Amino acid sequence: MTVTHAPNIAPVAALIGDPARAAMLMALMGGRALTMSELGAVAGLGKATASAHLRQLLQGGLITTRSAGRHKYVTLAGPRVAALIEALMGAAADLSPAPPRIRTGPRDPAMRMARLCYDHLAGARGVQIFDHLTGAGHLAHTGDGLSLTVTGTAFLTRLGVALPDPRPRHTPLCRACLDWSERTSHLAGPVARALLLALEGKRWLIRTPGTRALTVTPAGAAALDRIFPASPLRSPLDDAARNP
Amino acid sequence: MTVTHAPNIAPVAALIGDPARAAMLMALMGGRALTMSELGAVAGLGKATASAHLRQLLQGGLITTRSAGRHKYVTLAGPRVAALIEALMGAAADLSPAPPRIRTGPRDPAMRMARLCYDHLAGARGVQIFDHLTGAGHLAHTGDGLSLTVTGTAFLTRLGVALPDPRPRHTPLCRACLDWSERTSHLAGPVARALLLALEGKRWLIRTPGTRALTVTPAGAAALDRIFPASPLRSPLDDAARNP
DNA sequence: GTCATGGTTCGATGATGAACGAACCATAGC
DNA sequence: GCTATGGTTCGTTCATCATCGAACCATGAC
Repeated sequence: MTVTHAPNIAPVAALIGDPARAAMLMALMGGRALTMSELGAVAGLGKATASAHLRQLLQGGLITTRSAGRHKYVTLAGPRVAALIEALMGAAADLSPAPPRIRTGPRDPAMRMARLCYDHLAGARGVQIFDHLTGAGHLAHTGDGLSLTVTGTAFLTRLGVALPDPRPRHTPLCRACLDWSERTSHLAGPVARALLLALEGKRWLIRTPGTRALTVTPAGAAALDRIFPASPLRSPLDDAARNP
Repeated sequence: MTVTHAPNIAPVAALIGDPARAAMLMALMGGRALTMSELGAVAGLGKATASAHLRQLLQGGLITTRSAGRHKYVTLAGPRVAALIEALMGAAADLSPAPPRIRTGPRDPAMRMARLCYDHLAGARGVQIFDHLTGAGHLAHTGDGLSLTVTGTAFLTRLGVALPDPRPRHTPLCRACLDWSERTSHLAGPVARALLLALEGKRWLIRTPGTRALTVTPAGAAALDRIFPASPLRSPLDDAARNP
């Protein structure tokens, strides 16, 4: 019996399956556009090889490129690709047996706390925000994804977030992105991007050039805990689990 | 600069990147355990080759095997692997340009309507249920994933769902799984599995041997629409988008 | 104009790994 | 005991593809 028609996952997976290409994609998860030579450097390749890899990623639709002068800037093709990479990171973290047990310096906790996921906030802080928004009814599941409710729109506007134009779009304004370190969803999409920009503008989060990790300033930590407190709604099953 | 420590996604992706292995994994998405020869057949391989591929998948942690007599039964390693495959299907459906445009017979719509995703319900009906549960406050985001609320527990129990023991577990009872055809979340995890069994028990959904597609009986369609109506909560942004 | 630099293209080389046939092992049925 | 069948292991063959050096093109600086 032939298998019923379904998307061809093998080519995409194979594209990510090469260590060099995977390293490049991971580097692009920082959200910044990188030049071809920079990407070749992170993968430890010569120019020729890097160019070949990037051409494949481009043909596969995983990245986009923009030429500026004699430089060529590369970015991930979009949030959906970023979500896929995060999903893979989650699976890989589960499956690979021992290696992640090595202590990896003080930067790793920072990554778990707050980091860039392409163009939005991920990590414990990202999840905290997502949980608060849903718990407070600012975010609702609708037919085609997530959207802000009236109160959510007001809430974020009051916070100083420059919300994108809600006019009809092909891509939803809000999406859920699976957080690989926290194993839950955080907010993604244009709204999440705007939110991140606002938080950076207030100097609550600071981007560091070298890493995807974001540093949470003391003022930021206090503000986030005040503005996005843990949702009062807690599952009774969880409580039952604590005192059985 | 060396990349900050992060999970190694390349090996996992490479494992799925081979067409033969991808075909096997897709076949396993039906949730049933398949024998080695069956898997070899769906991929069109000889015994020797199939065996080699399965050994790799096993070492990679993507599948589990159980020996019964002279047969060896293969299943996906768990829900998290299934979620990864679904994520890949979603991305692949986006990226591959033309191919999915071919009309693919009457079974494809059925797949989009209701299908198995490893051990739970996916497709439009799965999303419908998920949306209703969240909209009605039966499902809440908590620190570590999703959980049933008090009303949710009562709701499902009243429906005849044999809910699993809520005692502390390493894996959450509810998870969100990204639906590749609907592009939104549907419910996954032990609770979703129990729910599917209940719906099958009522003969609202019927499993067909050859496919992952589930047939929704007329009685089932009526019952599902009555019990899991579309959430009354609809995003104001969506409304604004309709009459700008 | 010249020069340096970012990027692409072209072959050639080399290694990885997918595929198969054949021999082998183990279980089930007789 | 014998035989059929499901799976594994072993060598071999063959393609694919990552990698590199070198030549080449284009842009920017001078």
